[in-house]
Amino acid sequence: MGAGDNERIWAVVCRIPPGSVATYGQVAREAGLGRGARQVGRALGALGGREDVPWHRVINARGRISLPENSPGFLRQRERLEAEGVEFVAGRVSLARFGWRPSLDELLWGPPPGEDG
DNA sequence: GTCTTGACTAAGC
DNA sequence: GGCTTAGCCAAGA
Repeated sequence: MGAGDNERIWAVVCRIPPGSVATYGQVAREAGLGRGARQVGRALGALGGREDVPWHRVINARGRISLPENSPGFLRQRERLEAEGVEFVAGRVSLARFGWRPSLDELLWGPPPGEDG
């Protein structure tokens, strides 16, 4: 393991389409970490607030933002999500409506062309 | 090397 | 929907 895992996590987060959200566990599984849900959160924190990665599309399995309400990241994440069309109900997001569908995404956007091109 | 903490998750009440 | 317990992995002191 190493810093390379973080880049792998960010790569998965970048795969999350706008208007959708993914859970830490889902990102961890996509990144090949499996139970590394915690590592995902750590990787997002390692960003330091960069806009290079859409970290705001990552929430916990309860559909809630793990960040504290008084944290600037909380407001930023929620605001960015709403800007993409994600609706917040009682401070929660309906994963059934805005939950990321990697498989479904291929059906809607088509099959991935591959890393080579 | 061990103990504690943390942007987590699942199950039970 | 909210709280508690158990499991998991990684970083920091």
